Amino acid sequence: MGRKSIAEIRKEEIIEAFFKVVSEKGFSKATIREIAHVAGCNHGMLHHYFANKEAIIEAAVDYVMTAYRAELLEGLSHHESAADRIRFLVSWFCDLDRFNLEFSRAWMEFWVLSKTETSVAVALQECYRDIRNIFAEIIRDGINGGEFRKVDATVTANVILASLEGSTMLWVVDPEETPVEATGKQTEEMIADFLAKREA
Amino acid sequence: MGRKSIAEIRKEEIIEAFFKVVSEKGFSKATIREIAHVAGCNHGMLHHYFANKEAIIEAAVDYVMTAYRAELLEGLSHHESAADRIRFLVSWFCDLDRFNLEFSRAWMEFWVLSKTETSVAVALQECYRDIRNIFAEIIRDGINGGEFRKVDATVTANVILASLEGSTMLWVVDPEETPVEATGKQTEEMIADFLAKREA
Amino acid sequence: MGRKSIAEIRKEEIIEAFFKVVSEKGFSKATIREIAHVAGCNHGMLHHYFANKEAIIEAAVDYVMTAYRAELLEGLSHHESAADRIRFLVSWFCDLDRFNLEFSRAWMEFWVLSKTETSVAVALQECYRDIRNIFAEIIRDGINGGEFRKVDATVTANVILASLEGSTMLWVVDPEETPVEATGKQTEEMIADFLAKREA
Amino acid sequence: MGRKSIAEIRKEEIIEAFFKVVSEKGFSKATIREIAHVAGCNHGMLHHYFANKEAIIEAAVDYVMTAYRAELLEGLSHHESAADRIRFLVSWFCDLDRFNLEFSRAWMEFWVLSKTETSVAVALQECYRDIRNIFAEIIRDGINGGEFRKVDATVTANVILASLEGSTMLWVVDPEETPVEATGKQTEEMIADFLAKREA
DNA sequence: AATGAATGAGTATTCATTCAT
DNA sequence: TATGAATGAATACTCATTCAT
Repeated sequence: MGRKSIAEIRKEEIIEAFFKVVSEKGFSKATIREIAHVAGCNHGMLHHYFANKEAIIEAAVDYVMTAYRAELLEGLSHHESAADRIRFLVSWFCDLDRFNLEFSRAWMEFWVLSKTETSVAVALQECYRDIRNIFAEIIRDGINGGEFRKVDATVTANVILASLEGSTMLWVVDPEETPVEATGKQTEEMIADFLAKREA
Repeated sequence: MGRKSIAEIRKEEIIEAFFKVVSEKGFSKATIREIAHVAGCNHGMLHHYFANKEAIIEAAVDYVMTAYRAELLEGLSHHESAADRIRFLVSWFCDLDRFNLEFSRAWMEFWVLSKTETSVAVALQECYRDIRNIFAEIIRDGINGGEFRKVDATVTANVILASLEGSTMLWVVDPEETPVEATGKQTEEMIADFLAKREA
Repeated sequence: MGRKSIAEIRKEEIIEAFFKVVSEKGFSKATIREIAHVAGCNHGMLHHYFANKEAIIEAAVDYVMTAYRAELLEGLSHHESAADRIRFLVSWFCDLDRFNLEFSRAWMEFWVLSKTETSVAVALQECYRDIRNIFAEIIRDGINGGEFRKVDATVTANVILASLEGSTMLWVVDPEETPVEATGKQTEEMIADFLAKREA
Repeated sequence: MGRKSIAEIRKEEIIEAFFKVVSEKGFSKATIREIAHVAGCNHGMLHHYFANKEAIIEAAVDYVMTAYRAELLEGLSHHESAADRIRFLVSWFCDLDRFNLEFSRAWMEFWVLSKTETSVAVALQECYRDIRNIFAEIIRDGINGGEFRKVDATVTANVILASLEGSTMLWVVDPEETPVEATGKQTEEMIADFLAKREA
């Protein structure tokens, strides 16, 4: 049975509340009482389910990163060729709807949080390494399959990831000014160009 | 220009102390007392020069962004052709030494701070618009001068800025894992490729 | 006598757990949850058997003092002459093994507790009066039987009790520094001397 | 100049307030806010002068023990012969006025506190060792001077200390029931008897 | 009988800010 | 100017107690 216990439900509610507060008001405003309020429960409850604030942070970061990675892999599974997969990746990162705004805001908070919370730093680094590896593997596949020219897979993966994360971040800072669709398209084009085989 | 008043000197010292504390320990640790301590003065003094903490933040953000922009423009003034200028921009952003690590850390704190402090948000947006415009102007020059192919200058400026800011950020999050020099070179190459005129 | 009910058994388990926690970690650490954990039951159960924490304290203090008194009387029953009985008392108090360390620690906690919990204060006073009376009776017997010289029985009982309780306490505070066996022997000697008939 | 700074005055006030609260209501009631209230200042002030509660405890324990020792030594300086000095010690310990009741209550709290606060444990042990040594020295002087019979000075010091501390403690627990003057006199007599030279 | 979810009062500590000297 | 004493709001965390299941 997939029935969740009350404890599991509550924990998820709390994590989601934490995530919501962080993305809407920033981590500095994410007090235990505010999280509890948003989760619709008493602040004492939070300490019933999580030993301390750090534990909530860890659980939330874990929750988000797992979801992030899972969604990415799920999307990739629908694409075959290396070029298709790269194109999907770019469009996925650049598909910046309201949900992603919330998500990205919280993500940025985690960057900063990683300076003081080692567990966040570790999770973030692992997550990026993971994504980098996924990117690099696709690039290697593309090179081996003759779709891409011979580039350094790891470095190129990093360059692509940087472009995408940078796009997201600029958009978060100033959604109005950033022509998100055009930027996405052009980033896709730039990356495709860079990877494409060139005439001798 | 006249001599700086003592008050101005003190203000600058305080701003620099603020910046130092933020970059080293994060904004959450940047208490009035800590800033005063680093600035070598009494915490009561801070309120003599700045009405409240928010005023310090505003001044510091303003100070940093002005310096950032000035340094960028100064560097650009030594380069003539559009291609050279773009190349300089990329190398300038990717010249990630110890100073830049500190700088970038503080910069990331400002991103996050912009969620709660409107003044920071405004300053950050203005700063990015400014840089985007500088980039776009160079691109337009390059197009007009026949160095670059005809791309949308604004969008491309954004794409380039995103690549560069993304690189910096990934490096800050995990300096060890990010092959910073290789990434810089390849980013430069990718952007140059993208802007270069193509054979018909 | 009939069998003990389950409720009585549970109550005793809880009391013993309370006593154990107090002697090992101190009263300040004796939370309801900790007591329940040591007693091997749910903390909600404690409130099923005891109305509140105060009730547990009262019951525990009562339990301990009853046991203390019973053991003392049992030991005394094996001795006949007043001098023997006094000697037994001293050795009993000074037989400071590991169990007594635990016991004495908890006892000291009760002293302190008696300041805030009237019931503990009353129990402690009753207990000491009881012991004082036992001592005084023996002394009176000794005087009447010609074993001891004519001293004020009540005052002397108090002096002896003070010596013994003081010894215990010093030993609890600094077990390493207190030469417990020698101290016990010498205390015994001092008291015996004091009570002994003197040559005219 | 013996002028005390405001900081020193405040610190002393706080320590005295702490001591007062502990002796009147027990350590468990000695909250930062209560101490501040008794000291007549804001609770934030306490953290201005003492880093944390532990620091207050340490300072208070140190303060009390230093005063205790100083008063003891001062009193001893007015007495010459070993027998006189011992007599003074006993009378000093047994001079149980209102001040001593407060003092002794707090002292008992420290015993219990020493289980959880290492610094208190250390201070208490050092204090007792100190007093024991003072006692032992007097006894040794008495033996050498031919006033006392040859006893083990250390052990006897411990026995005497135990008698005195035990008397105090019983009096604290039940001031009404303990005939304090008579007990003191008899304790003095018992100890004098024990130390006195005996006829061969 | 037994569990653990839920509540709310209480505790140490931090920190921006004010103000007397 | 400059110092640091003083204030009070805010914050994470603890714990006895209640109550639904």
